Amino acid sequence: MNKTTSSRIVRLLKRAYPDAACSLDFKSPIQLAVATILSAQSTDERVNLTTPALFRKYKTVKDFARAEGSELELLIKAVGLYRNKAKSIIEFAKAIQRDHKSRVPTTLAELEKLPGVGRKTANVIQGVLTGRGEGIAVDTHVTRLSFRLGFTKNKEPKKIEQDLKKWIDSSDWVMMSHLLIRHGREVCKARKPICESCFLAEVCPKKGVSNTKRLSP
DNA sequence: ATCCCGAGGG
DNA sequence: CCCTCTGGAT
Repeated sequence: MNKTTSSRIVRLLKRAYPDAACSLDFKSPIQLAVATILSAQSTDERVNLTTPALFRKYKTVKDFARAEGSELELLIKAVGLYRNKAKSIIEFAKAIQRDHKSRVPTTLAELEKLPGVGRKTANVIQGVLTGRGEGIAVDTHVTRLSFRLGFTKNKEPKKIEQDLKKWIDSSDWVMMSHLLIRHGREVCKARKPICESCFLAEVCPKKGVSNTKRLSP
């Protein structure tokens, strides 16, 4: 990778997806946080089908903190990993109530300390809430595209994030995640990437490689 | 069978 | 490092 190529990739992605943004539905910080926790190993689409009923029943941090586990599990069952997620959400809300006056914190360090919140989730919440990311959220799409486009040769999310930061302007960190995720869902898919109609093909080292097993890290 | 905006525990 | 948790779509 080099600065010229990375700038070009960012420019092309922005041109293709000028409206790229977090695709989770939310109206408050706690809703964003809960939706992001639910999105683990699930699709944003499925999360968005699940959250309306959930947010109708639980509105505030305190509502989630005093939620009944079994009741919460039932409401989020369709997103998968529901027992872990229900427990995470309740413990997450309790910690915010205890340590942050029932307000979702907006720094990466504070978010990462909360139960159920790892590096990726913390980056999403921090970036979307503030508009300026302290880091870059590395999910399965960002991992795959970073590898295919030549931003990284590492497979550890932490190292991938560092590699991306080297080439992307910090003002683009939040946008970059959304751009890569969007492109990953629509074109550079895990199984059958549509290289024939990809506007990044000219700068992509992996273009046209049909064996998708070798494309994924 | 594989994948989806992962985290926690061993 | 590895494993488990989980359901729905493809």
